[in-house]
Amino acid sequence: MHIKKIYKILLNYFGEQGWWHADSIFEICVGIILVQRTTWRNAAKGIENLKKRRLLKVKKIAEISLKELEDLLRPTGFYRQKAEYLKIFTQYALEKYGGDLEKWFNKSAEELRKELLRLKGIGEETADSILLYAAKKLVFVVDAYTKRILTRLGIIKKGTSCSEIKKMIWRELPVDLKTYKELRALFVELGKRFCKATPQCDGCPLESVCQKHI
DNA sequence: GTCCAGGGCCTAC
DNA sequence: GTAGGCCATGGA
Repeated sequence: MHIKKIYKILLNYFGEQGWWHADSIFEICVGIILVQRTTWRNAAKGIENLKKRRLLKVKKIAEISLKELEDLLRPTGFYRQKAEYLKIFTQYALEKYGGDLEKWFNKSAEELRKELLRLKGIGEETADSILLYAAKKLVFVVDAYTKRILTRLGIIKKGTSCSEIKKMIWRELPVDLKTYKELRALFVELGKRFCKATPQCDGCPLESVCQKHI
């Protein structure tokens, strides 16, 4: 079973996901950081809290007190870390690029990735997510769901590294931004509905091609 | 009450 | 380089 076929099945089943229709690049970055290890529903509460207070700007976040930011992010879980992460991200963007994310992201994917990974709170997945959804770089995002799904489908072995998976996707899928954004979103959707830690295969669109339940 | 969600950091081996 | 503990709210 090829990735291309799986993509078609998922797109047909779930429809287009259209993730990250946000008001700004910065909002996308904030969303990506806030959704770490939680649901979008909870992350969105944090975004809403910031919007209500008109704080969804690089400079604003960089300058408000940590305590205030923590309180606004409480519904997102792990709010102390996330507040610190947003502080670090915004202060870096402000000092080095005057808060202009367009300017910051206008460099090669490799350079930007290295730069993002140096910031506390931005690991591999968050960096790749920012690269794809905010900086519009052609990078596939490998998350826990992607690994679990591909493992259960028998496409990768358990323990395959993120970079190996990315190379595999790169080989098998026609490379365009929209497809990468959609596929990642579709994997998450499939994961939430059917491919949880304990499989819930009843009605899964990939049930007929899934080989094992590891 | 229990389990887990669109990770990452830190520490110990 | 990787396995395990930790972070914390909210929904099922």
